[in-house]
Amino acid sequence: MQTGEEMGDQKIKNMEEFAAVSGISRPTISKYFNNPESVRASTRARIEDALERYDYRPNMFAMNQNRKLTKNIGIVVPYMADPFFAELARTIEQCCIDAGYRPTLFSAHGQPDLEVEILDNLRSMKPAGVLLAPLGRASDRSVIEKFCNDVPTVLFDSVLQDLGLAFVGSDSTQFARLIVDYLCRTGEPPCFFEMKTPANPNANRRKQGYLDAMEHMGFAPCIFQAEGTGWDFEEIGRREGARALQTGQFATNTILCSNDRLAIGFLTACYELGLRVGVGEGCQVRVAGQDDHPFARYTSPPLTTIAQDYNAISRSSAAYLFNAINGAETLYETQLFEGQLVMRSSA
Amino acid sequence: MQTGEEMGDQKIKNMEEFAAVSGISRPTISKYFNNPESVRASTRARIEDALERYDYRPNMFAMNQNRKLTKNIGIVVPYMADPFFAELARTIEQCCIDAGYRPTLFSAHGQPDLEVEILDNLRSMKPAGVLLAPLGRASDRSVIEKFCNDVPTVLFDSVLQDLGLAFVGSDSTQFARLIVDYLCRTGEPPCFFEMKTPANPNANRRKQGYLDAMEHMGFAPCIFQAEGTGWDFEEIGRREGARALQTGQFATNTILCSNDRLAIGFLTACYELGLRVGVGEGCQVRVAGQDDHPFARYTSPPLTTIAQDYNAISRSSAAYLFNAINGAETLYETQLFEGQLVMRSSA
DNA sequence: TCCAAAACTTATCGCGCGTAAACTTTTTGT
DNA sequence: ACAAAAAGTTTACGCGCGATAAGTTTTGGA
Repeated sequence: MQTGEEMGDQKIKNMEEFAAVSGISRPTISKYFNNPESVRASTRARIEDALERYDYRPNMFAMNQNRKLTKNIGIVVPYMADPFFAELARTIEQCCIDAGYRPTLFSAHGQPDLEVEILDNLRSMKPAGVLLAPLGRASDRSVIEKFCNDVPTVLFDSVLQDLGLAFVGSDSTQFARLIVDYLCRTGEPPCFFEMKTPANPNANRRKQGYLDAMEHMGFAPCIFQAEGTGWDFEEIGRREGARALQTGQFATNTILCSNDRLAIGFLTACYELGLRVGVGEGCQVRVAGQDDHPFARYTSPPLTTIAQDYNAISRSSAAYLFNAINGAETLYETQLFEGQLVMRSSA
Repeated sequence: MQTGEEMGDQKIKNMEEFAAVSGISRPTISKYFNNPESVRASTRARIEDALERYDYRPNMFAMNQNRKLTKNIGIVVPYMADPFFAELARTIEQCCIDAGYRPTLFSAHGQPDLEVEILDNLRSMKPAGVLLAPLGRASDRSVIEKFCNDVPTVLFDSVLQDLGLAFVGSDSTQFARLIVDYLCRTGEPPCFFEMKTPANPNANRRKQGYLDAMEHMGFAPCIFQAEGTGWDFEEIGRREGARALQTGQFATNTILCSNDRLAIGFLTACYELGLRVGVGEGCQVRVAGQDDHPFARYTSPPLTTIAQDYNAISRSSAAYLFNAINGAETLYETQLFEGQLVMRSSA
């Protein structure tokens, strides 16, 4: 006898039928699926009992059609092929599930028009809320602004000033101060390696943090700006890093990269030019990054960097959105988490 | 005058109203949205004209409720934080959009129970089809089998024998032959570094390919199996790589890793043990991987590997699914693409 | 024990669109 | 120019569930 899980094996096609076999009225069943806590414990038990015997699931489309507010939540990241965002998305996704929501993942793949299209599609999903890490400078601000007016949206990672309910990210200024301070204390003061036209607005704050920290330490800053656009940061770091090294653009032996992905490319450039990176004897260059990218631990040498607080950012932005959804009237808020120095052997 | 895009600015709330303002009957409008090609060109023009003036979008939920077949397509990968899968997913996503479908992305994040839940949720989405890269050994075969019986599903990357409409992946045996042949011709024959209990069934074929190739070349094989489970391959490669190196498990100076992520960790182990990797003078170890992981280009030294044909796998699996959806009665088919040797400086 | 509040039931409507049938108009090919 | 084919129109129904109102039962506190 392999004809199914249990006795009651006739297919339940709708809530009406499920109400019949479970001995509860349809409106109560409906209430249960909307929020299991909203029905009496004994009723809940009876429903869940029937649920095990008959495995019925309400029709998603019919369910959301008339609901003013769905349980859908959109998670949008600018570039999923960056494990940093994949990891962030994973954590947020889990937060949503734990809170009883249905998250859906989107990636703009670095393309502004795709970001616009995603928001467009998201609209028709009637989401209860959206957690959005925008592309940054490339984003179409007016589109996002309109979207934020229609849908409760919390921005994370990359800020678009005054858009959305809140912004949750890292304290880029503190990041730069922390790593600059460390580098200065342990060797030559760092030069700064960044993109000339960075995708992410955090980059500007990181540069400013670098400048401030250097001034505070009493050193002259030295910045090299890499040419190139797009999201292929490693390649830009490698190509432009090589160019900078070959043309002697760095005043000291220490290079602080604006982010880990640039640093990863920069390390490749160093290798290809035969420069030994690290702090041990025989090493010619020190390299540091920012973010604690998932792969930073596995470069050669492992990359010294400032760790973003993935968990805090994920949880905080999700929590903020849930609060707003549940009616908490809150003012626009910016929440920045501090980074932590991760000392490895590259600097 | 900043009150909107055009004259006709009253909000269109449903297809009825849009039919009115566009001067076309509702059933025809419905047909148009189902498939724009299905209406006369002149009618299409009138609809699209009205579409620009009034920006109406049909209600997604009402739309899919009664449709026998939606335009939804599910894309499921085992581990999104692996850029390899992120890249694969991105390409497939684009294929779906280009073909007029609505793809939705899911990641099992390495967790079998999540994979089951995803398939469960996917069901209620009434997808026209699903492109599934299963977890592999950790997958619940019976669950996936049931799912495949209900929903047109094409498996990719990781095969579950005879499940789904088709399997599209890489020719793991050819991969191993290619790289073993190269390594033998250019230096000492390779030892094989793999996981004892690999997540991905391709791993077994890669090992077999290694054994066959070694026998064919007339060399004695040497295999080290790393302990550890899960999807944190880099860490396993680093930890177990170090253990293997320290206890002298390798008969030659050349190590072929079962995949690039293991190799990336292995390179870190080599660095931490002070072993120089590469082919130049002074190098003590050669290391090679398989997959051409997006980061393989940026390790130090850059990793010699066998490149998977991302584009071919994506396009082919998507194309196969579309064919099946459109009614082509096809037999189960396995399509394997060959890899290409990517020579970099690690071996 | 009794009564009000809370929870459930019954009945009914509507959401926005897919779909089908029967009829009318436009487009083809010769 | 004419008939057949193709496309569009009218009308009508149903999908599965959310939501509400009015009536009935259960619960819990004094």
